[in-house]
Amino acid sequence: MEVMNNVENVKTQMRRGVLEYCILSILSKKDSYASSILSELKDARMIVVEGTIYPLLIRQKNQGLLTYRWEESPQGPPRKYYQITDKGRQALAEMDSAWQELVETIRLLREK
Amino acid sequence: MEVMNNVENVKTQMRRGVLEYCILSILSKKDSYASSILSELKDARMIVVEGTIYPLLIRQKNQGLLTYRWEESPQGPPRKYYQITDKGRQALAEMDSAWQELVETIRLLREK
DNA sequence: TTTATGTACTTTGCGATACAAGGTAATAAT
DNA sequence: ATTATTACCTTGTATCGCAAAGTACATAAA
Repeated sequence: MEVMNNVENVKTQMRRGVLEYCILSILSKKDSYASSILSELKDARMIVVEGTIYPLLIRQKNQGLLTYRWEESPQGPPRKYYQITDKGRQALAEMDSAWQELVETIRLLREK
Repeated sequence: MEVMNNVENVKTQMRRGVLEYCILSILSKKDSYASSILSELKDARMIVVEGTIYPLLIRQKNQGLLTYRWEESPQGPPRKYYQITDKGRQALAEMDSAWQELVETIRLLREK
């Protein structure tokens, strides 16, 4: 214990809470595959690693929020392209509400 | 499995990420004890339960973010009043930044 | 006095999940 | 053949929220 700095830990947990939300958001714009989603999240400073994202995509697929298809890659092994489903879009809409509610809650807690 | 609805699960995880932040925020305004903090969070629609908050307060105390003292209650058993430390206030400031950064990240991810 | 009620703190067991680390496999370049 | 790159997957570990049950104190009711 005490290996991880507390604030880093809290940051990790904050990210954790919105990871599924972010992935659905990315896939709502265009189909994509794990490595690409990973890069996009890294660019947005949402630090995630492979061991996190692969199981997460599989879970979301199992929940019916996503489907996938294999596609040849211009170079390298084939890619597993994920596509958001109607159920996924519905879930995304609910997450939008949940997120906004949380942001508002924190705003109130922090200001007064 | 499949006991919990997915969106509920995501809400839970979103809350999880900010719980420590909320508690430090509440204690930054005035000293308080677990049951009272619990009510305050419930009023703010941050659903938390005893089994979550007690260990969390103990963890924060062990990290030096809080101290505590016992105080008699007007009625009922004595209360364990927690007080935020300088280190706690510093952590809170860092969490403010982390939170705002996250809010901005999500805003960008969701809009474009 | 005994019992019930309300308040408050604590602990145990379980399930979920992020991460580190390592593994598998396909393609292209050397 | 070997190496590098890209891509996907799995295992072990630690953390942590929650449900549930337990302990303890004070006061009110039976």
